[in-house]
Amino acid sequence: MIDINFLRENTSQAVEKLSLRGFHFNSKLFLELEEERKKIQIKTQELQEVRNQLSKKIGVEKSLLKNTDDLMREVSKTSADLKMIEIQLHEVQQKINDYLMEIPNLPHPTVPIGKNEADNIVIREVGSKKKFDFEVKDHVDVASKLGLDFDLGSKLSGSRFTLMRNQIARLHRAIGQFMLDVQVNEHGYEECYTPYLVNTDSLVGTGQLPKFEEDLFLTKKGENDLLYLIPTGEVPLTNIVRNSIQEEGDLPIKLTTLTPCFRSEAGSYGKDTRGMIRQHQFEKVEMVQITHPDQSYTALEEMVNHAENILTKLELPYRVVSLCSGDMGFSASKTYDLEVWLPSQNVYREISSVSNCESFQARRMMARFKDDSKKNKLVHTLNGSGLAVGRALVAVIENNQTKEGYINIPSALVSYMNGLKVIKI
RNA sequence: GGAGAGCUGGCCGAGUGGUCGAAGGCACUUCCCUGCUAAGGAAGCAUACGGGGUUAACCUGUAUCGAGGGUUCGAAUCCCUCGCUCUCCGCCA
Repeated sequence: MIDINFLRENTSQAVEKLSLRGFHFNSKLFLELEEERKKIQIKTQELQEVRNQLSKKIGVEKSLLKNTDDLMREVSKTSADLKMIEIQLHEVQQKINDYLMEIPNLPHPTVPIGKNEADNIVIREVGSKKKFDFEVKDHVDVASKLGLDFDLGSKLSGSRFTLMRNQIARLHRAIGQFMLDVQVNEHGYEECYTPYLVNTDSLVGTGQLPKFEEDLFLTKKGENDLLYLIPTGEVPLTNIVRNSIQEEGDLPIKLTTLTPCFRSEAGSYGKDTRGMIRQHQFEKVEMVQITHPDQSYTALEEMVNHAENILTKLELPYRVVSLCSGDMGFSASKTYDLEVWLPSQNVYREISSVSNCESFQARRMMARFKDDSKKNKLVHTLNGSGLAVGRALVAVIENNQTKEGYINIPSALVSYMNGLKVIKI
């Protein structure tokens, strides 16, 4: 949620900045609603004051055994008026709030301006692409013989589900464990185990709700007991600080977790249907930092490095991309994507996304800290993948395939594979 | 799943219809006193949103005692629904 004061005081600037993201901010409607809200709120509070004072007076008079019929009649009338206007106030506040919840974050000044993916800026390319002296296969062709089974995935659950067996399942687990270990042991994140089902408050906090419900899987325990499967570990990790006031000295809070992620992928029909690039269920190591507002952009760069370090250790070529204004997610002020090289398609594919949400999520969550002068201020929240396990598996398979159809295990993973160096049939 | 108890400010805890945003204590902050590993005294000390303001300090209003609804002139206090915690029983990895 954007600061409502910013929208009030810098309306034209807000319109302009939001249009960079392709969002039309209806400032006229907003200002009208605000005007109305203000009028009604002042009136409401006045009536409340009258009611409170008269009621207090009744108490005093009664204790003096005086007759209070006249007073009671008067308050009765005030209360009736109040009831009506309180309903109006709630309505207009609800309208304003509903609208605020749908407005995406403002892009940081350093974000490249653009409409879509094509306008993203490549910051750097790292690592050398392997030369193959045979025709490279994609991960489906390589790994199908080794335990990667899409048919069984769809037999059990439908399209966009995968079953892994044997050394492929082992490799998948190895990658996840390896990544989590690096984030915890080398980069200083606190390891967490989180719920995979979360309530609506949590999803509102990080920005998935109310606008993007169709992207989520919803579970049902009873009539009104709704829980959603997490689309990313960012949701439980970030919501740890929801409705809280941190000590300034405790910042930054650095958290990580390895979780499954569940996404309905509504609206991506026909996209990436082959292989395990786009699944309903995948694993991901998530990094989250809760920082002082002055530190969040330093932390953003740091987190990109933390994600890059994984790719370097896995000896995978990649590039860092700064997402343009039109391609960023709803909650982000600035986002870097890491894209890993996939030789079968001759392209870089997203494997990590690292974002600074500034105070956007913090405001929704009421996540604050006490500063020097004892004032409560909003924290900044950042999140990033470090990394997506499924896509890392794809990259490892494709970049390390051999002529014979084997997979060489990157040395960083050998110990996680119980010493195994090659996966053969 | 069954039975019972509870949920009050950072923490403990009082408060069963009126002057209660809430006694008292602990912790914390500032000051005073003392001079030594501690004690005594004074004041301050929840959050959000309005209004005023030299837009800072501050003054002022409203709301919030697990959440939401209701009764009432008036609700922390009474009623209803829900959530959570604890104890016992059952079941279970």
